[in-house]
Amino acid sequence: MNLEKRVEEFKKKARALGLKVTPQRIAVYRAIASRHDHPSAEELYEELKGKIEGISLTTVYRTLSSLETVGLVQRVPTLKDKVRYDARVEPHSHFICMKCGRIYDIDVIPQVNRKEIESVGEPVSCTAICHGICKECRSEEV
Amino acid sequence: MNLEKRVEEFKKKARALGLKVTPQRIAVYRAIASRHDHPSAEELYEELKGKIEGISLTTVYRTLSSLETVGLVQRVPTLKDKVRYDARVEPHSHFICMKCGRIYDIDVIPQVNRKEIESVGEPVSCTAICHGICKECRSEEV
DNA sequence: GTGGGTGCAAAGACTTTGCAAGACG
DNA sequence: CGTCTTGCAAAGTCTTTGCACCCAC
Repeated sequence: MNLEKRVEEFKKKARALGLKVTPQRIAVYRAIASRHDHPSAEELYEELKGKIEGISLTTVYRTLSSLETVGLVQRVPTLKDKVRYDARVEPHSHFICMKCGRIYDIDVIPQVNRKEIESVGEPVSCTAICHGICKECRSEEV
Repeated sequence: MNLEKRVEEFKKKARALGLKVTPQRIAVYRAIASRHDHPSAEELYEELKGKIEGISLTTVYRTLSSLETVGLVQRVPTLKDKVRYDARVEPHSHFICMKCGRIYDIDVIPQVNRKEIESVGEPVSCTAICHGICKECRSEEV
């Protein structure tokens, strides 16, 4: 789906969920939805501060937190101590490059042995994380 | 394998890898290896500070970092901004309880569509994260 | 209009670092 | 004994919060 359509849908859903649709929230959502690299709050702020007047790092943090609460964005599981976000909220998985740290989406839902999980609890969703070397880094290694 | 055997093996490996085997490092490793809840540095420190004289939070952080570098412990992927560690370094997956936040080990390696991953890069390892409600929380819900 | 949203600055949580003293090999 | 490790305190990084002002509904 193209970006502007997703932004329009975002406005509708946000309003329906009781969130006010402010220019800052639109900007944050558009920024995160247009990227596939799962940016942190800081990175989104860096991208926006030139383009959008009246945006602060605090607002980016608060917007991400609000959107996460209502399920319009998701956190990405990582090993690092910085929180990263993803505007794709439907099930999918991630590939983390061990060299450059970039995180890629992969359209995969892991198949796991149900019995093993149920010995621990009742699963709601499963996602995979693959570590490896991405194509870009591989080609630089020549 | 029982705990003391793992600790002995740890000493051997650590020495072989060029790390000095200090009482603090042994204590940190024993603590993390004896638990299955993937503690953070702070939690390990809380456990140790009563029992071990001469242990500081700084040392716990530095120990975890050193052990991670040589592959004797691993970070656990999480959505939160606190780093958690695991003394199980062979491939396995995790179950995160959406209610209490506890993280459980599950002996599963996800089966994923290889083709989909290879469009992004060359995978080295894959792990799954399942979110759900653990048995303990489920039984409290009555 | 009003309740939620925003910016700023300050505080809070988690982690790393500099330095002098100490201990493993 | 030399080098790596430790503890303390201070600094650094990432994130949240208090408060006064503002704007979407």
